[in-house]
Amino acid sequence: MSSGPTTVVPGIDTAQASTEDSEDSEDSEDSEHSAAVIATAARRPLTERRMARTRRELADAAARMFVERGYDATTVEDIVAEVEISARTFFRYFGSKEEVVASLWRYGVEEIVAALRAVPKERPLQEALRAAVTAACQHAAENPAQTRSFLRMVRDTPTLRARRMQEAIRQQQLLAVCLGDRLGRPAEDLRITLMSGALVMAINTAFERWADQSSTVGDPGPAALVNKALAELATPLLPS
Amino acid sequence: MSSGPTTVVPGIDTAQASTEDSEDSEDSEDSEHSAAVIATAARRPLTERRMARTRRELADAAARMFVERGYDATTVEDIVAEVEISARTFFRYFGSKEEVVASLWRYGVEEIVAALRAVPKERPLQEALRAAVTAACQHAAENPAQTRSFLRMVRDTPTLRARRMQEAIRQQQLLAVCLGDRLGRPAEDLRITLMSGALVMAINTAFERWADQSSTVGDPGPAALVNKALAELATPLLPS
DNA sequence: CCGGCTGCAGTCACCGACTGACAGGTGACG
DNA sequence: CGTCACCTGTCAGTCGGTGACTGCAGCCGG
Repeated sequence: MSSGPTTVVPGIDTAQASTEDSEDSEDSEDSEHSAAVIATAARRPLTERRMARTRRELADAAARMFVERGYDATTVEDIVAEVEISARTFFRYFGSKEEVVASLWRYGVEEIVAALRAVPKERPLQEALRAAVTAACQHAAENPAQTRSFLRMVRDTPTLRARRMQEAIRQQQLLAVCLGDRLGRPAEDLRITLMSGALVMAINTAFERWADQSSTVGDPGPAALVNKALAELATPLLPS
Repeated sequence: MSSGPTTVVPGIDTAQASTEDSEDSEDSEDSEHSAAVIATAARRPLTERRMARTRRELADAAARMFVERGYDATTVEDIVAEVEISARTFFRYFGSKEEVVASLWRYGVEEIVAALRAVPKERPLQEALRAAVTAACQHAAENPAQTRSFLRMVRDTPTLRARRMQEAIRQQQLLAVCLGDRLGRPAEDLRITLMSGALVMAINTAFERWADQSSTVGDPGPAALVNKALAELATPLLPS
């Protein structure tokens, strides 16, 4: 069990150079850290590599220890001891202990939004969603055991559950922009807001249920559950 | 501004003796505190009164200071200094700083669930919901300024927003039981879960939008917005 | 090749939230 | 009135998180 594979949990890891936003300031309060870290990319290649490696090692060690002993039972001190850096430096890479976990989430809604943008606007929404969902669930479907244990840990840790909900708000806003764009309405439109909220909720519900299933045999993967939930949203949720 | 009225924000305050659950153990991790506090009710009237008063004073002072200077800028030390008790005792009344805020929320979904139970099952769901919504929004409609500033503070404080979402899960589960009961399905039914989730989201969205409005003139109250959101849920959120 | 400049990393000191343990005081009740 | 229960304050300690200062490694100009 001490054989060191690579990443324990899905994540971005080193794929951070993709986003080409000139300035990703905006609202969220934790972007400053990752922004400050990746802002210096491209030059100082050696330092850059070392930092990326440290960040990956931290996330990796944290993910493993969190799943093994639990989130609350793992202190920042424990994590940095394993990677042999100081606690102060940990907080230069991650704005908080929670943010390590948040950095490992990028599957789910966020992926769906990305995939949705890739589908041309002319295609029907339902079809575009199905395609996006399938793409976004790929990683979870390929590593079911690891993803499940990770999701269960989040579910059983109040702090992380709260943080996850916070992400859900962000995700909803992202999705609202995307949907508004596609449907030719402002993102603040009440209907767009409710659609986004319902979608995020449905997707998260589906993932939660999938994580609860015992992974015995015929596991259809999370995509099947997500699609089932989406089908429900295609019918009125309340009687008229 | 130093004239001391009673409560600054809605809340349960002293109306805690209503719940007659013999044992409200269950899952939630913060119930232990309030449970321990109200468990000794009915006997020891003098001590009981004093404790209830202290609790009210704490919640009251906290609510006022939170709205005035902000949640993060208000330390527990500040709060207890005003009420002249020790910080340790504060944590005997409230499991955490957040819980003070949580104890002031009880309007909104929680009230709607209660009102929904009061409507006979035979009435159509949509009508029952409208009645419940109207009842639950009463307090907010009567104290719009205070409720707005409170909601805005929650919105602007990441910690509290996260906590609020956590409450939303609880509310969704409550609502799921209620709806499942009314529609003759198990609470774990996917459709029931999604309905509850969508309802909670819609209600919270409506309250959020209401809080964002400037309270200048013709304020129709939160109920109008909630009903508008509910009407949207009566149509399919996704195209089939 | 060297001396600055930039900027990451370590150390120290500190704060705020929260908890366990113990001691003191006051109300409840026989 | 004495005893018990239990609420409360004090103290010490843990953990997450931050600011300030220092040291050191890279990269640059001369």
